[in-house]
Amino acid sequence: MSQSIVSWNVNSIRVREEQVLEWMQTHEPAVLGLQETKMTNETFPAASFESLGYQLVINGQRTYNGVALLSRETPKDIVTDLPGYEDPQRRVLAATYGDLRVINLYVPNGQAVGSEKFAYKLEWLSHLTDWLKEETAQHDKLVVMGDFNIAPADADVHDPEAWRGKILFSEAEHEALGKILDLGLDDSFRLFDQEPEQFSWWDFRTRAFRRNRGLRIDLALTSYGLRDHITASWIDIDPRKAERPSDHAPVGVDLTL
DNA sequence: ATGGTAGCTGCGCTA
Repeated sequence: MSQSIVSWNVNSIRVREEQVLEWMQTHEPAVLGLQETKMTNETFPAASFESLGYQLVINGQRTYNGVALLSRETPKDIVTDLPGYEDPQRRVLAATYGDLRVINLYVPNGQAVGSEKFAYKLEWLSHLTDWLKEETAQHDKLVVMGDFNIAPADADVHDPEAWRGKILFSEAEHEALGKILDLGLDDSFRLFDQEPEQFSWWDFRTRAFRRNRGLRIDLALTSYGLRDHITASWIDIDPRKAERPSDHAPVGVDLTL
C-alpha cells in the first residue's frame, strides 16, 4: 500500500485551517509539509490536526514564512535550521519517519533578479546545498520537498519566453537547483509521463488560475534510493478552485515503503 | 512599463 508525502504552501494556516483539515481527511497523507504558515509555534492551531491523529513539528514565525510537518508516524532527528547559517526566517524543517527522511523547505522568493532579496535567495540555496550534501549521503530514502520558488524548465512555465531571466525562472536559480539535483536527487514529477501545462502556483494579482497561467515551483525531489518505491508524483489543483484558496496547490509523491 | 490580489497589520511589507 502506498503512502503520500505532500507539500503545500498554504499562505497562512489561520485562513486555510479548515481547507487543510478537509483535504487531509479526504487524502490521508502520511506526511504533510506546510509552508508560509505565518504563525508562531504558540498560536499554531495544533489541536485540530492532532485530533485527526497527526503529530506535529512546527517551525513558526509571526506574519511571514513558517513551516510545519504533520505526520502519522513519530518524527525523529528533527532539524529546524540550515546548519552554520544564521537566519531569523523560519524556512526549514526536517524529520525522519521510520527510514524515510523528509525535508520541508520554503525557499526565499527573491523578489527580483539582482535585488538584495535575490542575493539572499542564492546565498540561502548555497547553504542549503552544503547541508543537502550531508543529508543525501546519510539517507538512502530522502524526500526534499517544498516551495522552491524556482520553475525547473520550460515545461513548468505557462509562457517561458516571457519568464526567461525573470525571478523564479532565471539562469542563476536554475544553476542553484541543478547543483541540488546533482547531489543525487530526481525532480520526481518528471520521473513519470505527465499531462502538459501542470502548474503548482498561479499569481493572485493577474487572476492567473482562470487561464492556467501558472508555474510549477513546488517540487518534491526524491533520492535515487526511492526510485523503486515511487508509484506517482502529482499536483492536486482542486484546492486551488476553492473559495479563498491559497495561491499554491498541494504537490506530492506516493511511495511504497 | 505598470498594476493587478491576498494576508498580516494597522499602512507598508511580502509574495
